[in-house]
Amino acid sequence: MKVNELAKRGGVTPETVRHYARERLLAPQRHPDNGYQLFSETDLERLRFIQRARKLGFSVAEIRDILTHADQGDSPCPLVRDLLASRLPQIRARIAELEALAERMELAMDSWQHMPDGSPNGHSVCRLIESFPDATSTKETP
Amino acid sequence: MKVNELAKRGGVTPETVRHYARERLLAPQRHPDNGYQLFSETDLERLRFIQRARKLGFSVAEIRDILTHADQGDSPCPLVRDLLASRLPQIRARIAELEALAERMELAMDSWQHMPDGSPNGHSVCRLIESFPDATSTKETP
DNA sequence: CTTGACCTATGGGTTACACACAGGTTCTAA
DNA sequence: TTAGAACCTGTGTGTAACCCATAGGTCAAG
Repeated sequence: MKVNELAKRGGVTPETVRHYARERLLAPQRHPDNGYQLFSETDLERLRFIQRARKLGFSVAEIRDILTHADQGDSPCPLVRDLLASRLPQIRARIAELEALAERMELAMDSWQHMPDGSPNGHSVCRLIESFPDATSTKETP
Repeated sequence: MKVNELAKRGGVTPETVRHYARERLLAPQRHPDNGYQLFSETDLERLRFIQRARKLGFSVAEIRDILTHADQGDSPCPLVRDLLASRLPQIRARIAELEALAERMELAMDSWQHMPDGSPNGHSVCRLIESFPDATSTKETP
């Protein structure tokens, strides 16, 4: 099957399929006459695998590693587990960051209800943001 | 003051300062002899404003708009409020996404405790990921 | 006067694609 | 049979917010 068909069956755009092929996550055969990429059912399974892995938070580069391992007959499972174990805390941290952000935003919206807009002068660009807690000291716990 | 000093006082890297200057969030004077960028105390306040706005989730381009408004004497507050109001639901959605991702990851880690690694064959690249719910149908509710 | 710390501008890298382009191929309907 | 649609190819560009490397100019101190 060609790019478009694989894309439709896999639920992605043709561009995404081409991208994966360029990145060597998929290695389609080539039609000898016209150079078209020809994908097999196995490639479809592979694409679905990629989708699942992406949904689990793996990067394209990581998935390439996993697939390369598997293609060489090694079990990639330990690698997969390690990647997942190291990624999870990062996700948690990102969630905490975003929740703090959302909280700041809501706090801002609330407190700005009761403030005048205030045209800016040399010292106050926009009171709404200026009235906010200081942003310095962000990376104090490395 | 020069780039390094502003960066230190503002708690960012010199590269970040240069980046903001390139993006015209900061408009330092130039030393007539050597072309060095010369920042004032007002620029430091401006940098701190930028930091706070970044922490509130504004993009660099948005902050440029806000500052441009302010520089022209217009109150940017309505703009700020609009941006915030439209950004907040996006943040919430992103949080939900990441929480779902974390949940999938934990679910995977848990269920993989009881599974063999499984060397790959033609049909199973890595049982760990293959055993996972299907990834198709992601954008069904536009 | 030389070192070392600073400055400049420019260009490339990061992520996971999306999009545009120019040109070749295949399918379909008139 | 042929025109046009619909597909294919590779290549290059853009996205966000910086980080890093490079080559070369500037400056204060010893």
